Amino acid sequence: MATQPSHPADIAQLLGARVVRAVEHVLGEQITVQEAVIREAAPEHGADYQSNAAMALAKRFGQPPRQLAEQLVASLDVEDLCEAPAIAGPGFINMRLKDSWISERLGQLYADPRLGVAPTDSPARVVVDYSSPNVAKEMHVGHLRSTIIGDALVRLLRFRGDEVIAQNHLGDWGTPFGMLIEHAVDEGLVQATGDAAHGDGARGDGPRGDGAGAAGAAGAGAHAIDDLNSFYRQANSRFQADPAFAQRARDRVVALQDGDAGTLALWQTLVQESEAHFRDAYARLGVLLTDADIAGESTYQDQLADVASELQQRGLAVDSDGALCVFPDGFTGRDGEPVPLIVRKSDGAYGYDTTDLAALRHRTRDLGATEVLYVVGAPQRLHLEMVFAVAAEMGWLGDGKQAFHVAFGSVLGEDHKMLRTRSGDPVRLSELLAEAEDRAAAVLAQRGMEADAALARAIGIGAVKYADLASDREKDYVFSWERMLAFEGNTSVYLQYANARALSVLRRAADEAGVDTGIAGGAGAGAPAFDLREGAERDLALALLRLPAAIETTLADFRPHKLCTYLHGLAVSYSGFYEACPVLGAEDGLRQSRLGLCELASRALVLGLDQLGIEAPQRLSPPPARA
RNA sequence: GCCCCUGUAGCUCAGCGGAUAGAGCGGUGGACUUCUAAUCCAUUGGUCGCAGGUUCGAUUCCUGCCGGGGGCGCCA
Repeated sequence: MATQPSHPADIAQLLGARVVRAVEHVLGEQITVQEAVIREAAPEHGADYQSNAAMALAKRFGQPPRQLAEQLVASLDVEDLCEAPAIAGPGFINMRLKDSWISERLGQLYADPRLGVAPTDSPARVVVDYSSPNVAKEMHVGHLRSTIIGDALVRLLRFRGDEVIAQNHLGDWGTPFGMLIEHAVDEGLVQATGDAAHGDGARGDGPRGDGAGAAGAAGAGAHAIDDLNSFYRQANSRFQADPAFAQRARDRVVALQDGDAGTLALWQTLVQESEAHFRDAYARLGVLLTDADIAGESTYQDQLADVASELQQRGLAVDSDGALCVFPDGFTGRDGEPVPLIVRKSDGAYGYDTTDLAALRHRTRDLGATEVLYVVGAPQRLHLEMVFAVAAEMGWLGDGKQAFHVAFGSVLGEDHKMLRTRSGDPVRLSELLAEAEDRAAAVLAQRGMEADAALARAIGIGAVKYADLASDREKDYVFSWERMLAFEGNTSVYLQYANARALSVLRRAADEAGVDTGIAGGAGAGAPAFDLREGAERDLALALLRLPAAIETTLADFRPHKLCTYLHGLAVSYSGFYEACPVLGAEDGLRQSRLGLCELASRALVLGLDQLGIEAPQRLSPPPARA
């Protein structure tokens, strides 16, 4: 079936296969491509790739490594790809790709809308659980990372060819809704329909992000509450201070969980109000999530009892202090005691442990997911591992179905503490994004660009997203406007600028030559003969050929910063090329080649940024005055 | 107490078991008659927390300690 591979394999794979063959020839031993240890070489060694296989194999076969390296080189068939391989140091095999080969590959990329990134030949059905804000709370920085990282992963997975089911696991159920509903009723924001029942009880209330005292959001239709922060706080302080109110709130929780129609209607109002708020935030962020992706905690309510009984039937769930618990193996807590997942609390209510189990069961059993990604903060690691462990015992995972916690660290202020406002509240997402746009607009104005809201948005939102994606997700990251909006360094603005410069060259070329330059958008247009006479041209070309590998390693462990690092390197290569290689003034053939490089660089940057959910504006500066 | 994450240049961060550990910022010195100088070039700056171990080779893997963050039964 692979007669005409429209998407050539990764270079390292290609070279690895050759080394494997050489090893087989010399040692009569079948090694894997991994064991060929192909690495990108540092430029000062005069090589593009190196194989470090000889040292390890020498050990295994009791031969001097250099001697083995020489034998391997002697039977290494890479003439079509590389110059003659060289041996260095203890036995590194250095390989430098032939310019002619690079040029040829570049031609293939040029004709390929995917720039060499092959779609997977075994698409998976992947559920991605991300964003997951809380109903009746305004979104804040705590939700930023999950939303941004999750969105990037969804884009990357879809581009790779997987079937992605986004799941926005809203925190739309639980104890706080009693007080929120009662407060809304008292404020006349919603119309009380039904009386609350009595009793007490609690429900899971569960977001993914940290739920620490955020903004409240409620209000009915036209009476939308504008400051939902204080709404939530008011409700909460009344709950603390006013026993009568607290009792009504508790009753309301029971009514809610019992499915009281009037209470549900009030709850529904709160949910809808919040969803409108989320929609705004997602639109502003340019995130793919839609209402269709919403599957909040409430959607699993009617499955919880069934989950509990299924766990009991398997003998996993046992009574402990009146609560129904599962104690998965290998999890011990404070006093060496096993840590439970609480399936049903002693008061009979279900919490988020059960909700998460139900959600996971639904995802693999009903949605048919083979992979479930949880883009959830690192503090929930233990919880999720326990959920996964129980799910595995129940057969909801395993046998080709797996879950993965895409954990991420916190957003810190420049004081290295959790990012907060002066008053100690979490920073509201809406304010943060507004500031991003304002600062971007200021920067643009400084550069003589006319005020353009769309452009400011592309720059500002892009900067926020890129800053979040560019460092290893597992670590906390320090939020700094100054750094993220800088024009130098590993920032989105730098990448956007590199692209804008490339497009500017292409635009001029098109202007000068009418339309027959064969570039600028040229899907399907014939590739030029790439001329790599300058080192900067070769560097750029090589960087372009490495895009598929960058995307692959990014998805291997779901770390978008790897794609960022690659893109930054690509932009640096382009800048070097731009500096060293005049395009428009070059003689004909060379000019075509360089225009082709500009086009490929732009396409690669745009494609990469698009996978990250970041826009790539056509221009970032006013057209230069022309003499 | 136990578990997880983390500690790389003054600051913010990359670094896939391999060759003199890399960027950006900052400092210093250069480059705009020429395709966007929001750029580029040069230079300064690191006992990769500490101590052991495995290995031909360790910033990378293992163990212990130290520092920072987080988690550990009816909140989510």
